[in-house]
Amino acid sequence: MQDSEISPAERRRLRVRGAILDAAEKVFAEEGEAGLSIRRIADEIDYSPAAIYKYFSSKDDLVDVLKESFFGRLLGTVHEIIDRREPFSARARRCMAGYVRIAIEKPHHYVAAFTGVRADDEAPSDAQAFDDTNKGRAFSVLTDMVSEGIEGGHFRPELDTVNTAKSVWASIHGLAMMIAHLPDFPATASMPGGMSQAEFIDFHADLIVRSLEKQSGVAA
Amino acid sequence: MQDSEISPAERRRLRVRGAILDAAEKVFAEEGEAGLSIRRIADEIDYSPAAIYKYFSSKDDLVDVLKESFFGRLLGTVHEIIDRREPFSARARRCMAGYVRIAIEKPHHYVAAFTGVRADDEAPSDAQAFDDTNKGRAFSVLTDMVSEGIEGGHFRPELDTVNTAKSVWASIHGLAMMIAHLPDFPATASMPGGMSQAEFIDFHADLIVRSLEKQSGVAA
DNA sequence: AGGTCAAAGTGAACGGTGTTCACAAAATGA
DNA sequence: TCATTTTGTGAACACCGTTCACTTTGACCT
Repeated sequence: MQDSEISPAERRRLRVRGAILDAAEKVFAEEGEAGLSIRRIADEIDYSPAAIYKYFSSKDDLVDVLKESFFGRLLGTVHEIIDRREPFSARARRCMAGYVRIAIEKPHHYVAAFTGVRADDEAPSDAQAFDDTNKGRAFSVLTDMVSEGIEGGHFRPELDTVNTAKSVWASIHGLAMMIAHLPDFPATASMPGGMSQAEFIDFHADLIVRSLEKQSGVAA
Repeated sequence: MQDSEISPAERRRLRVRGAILDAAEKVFAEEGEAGLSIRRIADEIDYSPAAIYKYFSSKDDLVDVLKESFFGRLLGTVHEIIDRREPFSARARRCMAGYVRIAIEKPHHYVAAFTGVRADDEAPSDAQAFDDTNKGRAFSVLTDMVSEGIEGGHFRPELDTVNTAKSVWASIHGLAMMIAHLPDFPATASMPGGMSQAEFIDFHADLIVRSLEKQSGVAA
């Protein structure tokens, strides 16, 4: 185990692998999974289609790498926002709005990260596997935020942390998906009382935190 | 225009068309758009693949019919719920929860109804085209509900109707998509403070209406 | 240096897809 | 009965992901 520096062979391999990923990323960002084909990547990097299988075991495998790395970037950005020193309420809103802003910067990535996950692999090892995903980690920062809000007295104390976090995640996810699928979603800018897309995102985030915040006398 | 009754030729045509759609529907519900192929439909109804093109101009055309008719059924169910005579607050919650219940009964349909809409057709005639869609109509019942809530004094009066409706739609849509993509989404049932999927849907709907309801003194 | 051996890269093929087109069969209308 | 339109077909085209036997390459060891 003395070879901590990488050999030229490995470097070359990593370079080719990187070229494949770069080409794939470029096509994927513009045209989504539909427009991405092994043969097209091969063309773009001047290799034969079969060569790609020396680096990735399948197209799904390759695309999974793209998705994970995208979610990693999204996670990083949300972390940046949430670590800022700011009043909790503003931070919560900014965190949610930031999530959908990053998400819709690469609509194809965001959508693909959620589609095509259905019913495969082994079932039992769910919890642990999910936490090791960037998606899982992104969810856990949300959980932390909700937890902070409850313990800090900003949110209603009777709320269950993890269920609330999941509900919030669903609401945010919904807006991101809407915009990803219908690129001009709110489409309200030129109407009476119209909003730009950015304004609408803030509006949505505001409604979400409002649903969690304490209110004076609503004793059930 | 005296031929209001249909000729046997047309009836035969409709019967074949129906058989195609039935076969497609069956496969689509079980395996989604991925498992559906023209050749497979052709096999199932004992026709040649090319024959299908005498009834539908493309696979997308065929699938669009499936999607629209699914959204029609969804729309019908939501209408049923919303027309019930019930206190507004309960009706609003039930309407939202009903939407996601129907949506996740056919996850493939619901997901497909939103994916693959990006950037085609002519751009200008947006508004009118959308209103003629079952998706558009489903949105308009939501708008009506929000409008009723505001005018009835249940919701905060400063809320803008259409933006609020869109935000609510996004939140509901988000939960539906989550469950459609991650079939055991809340996955909370066996945890402390766990909820079944049905309970979670109600919880989510409750949070959404709470974000709209009047609260005593939150003067900005 | 020469020889060995694993890795990298290739071309051709397999089975699959949506779609088209010239053609045959059948139903329609006169 | 004949002409015309509609319905159905089989073969092909161009693409797809993937595999496999094969050659080329490059690194390592004597």
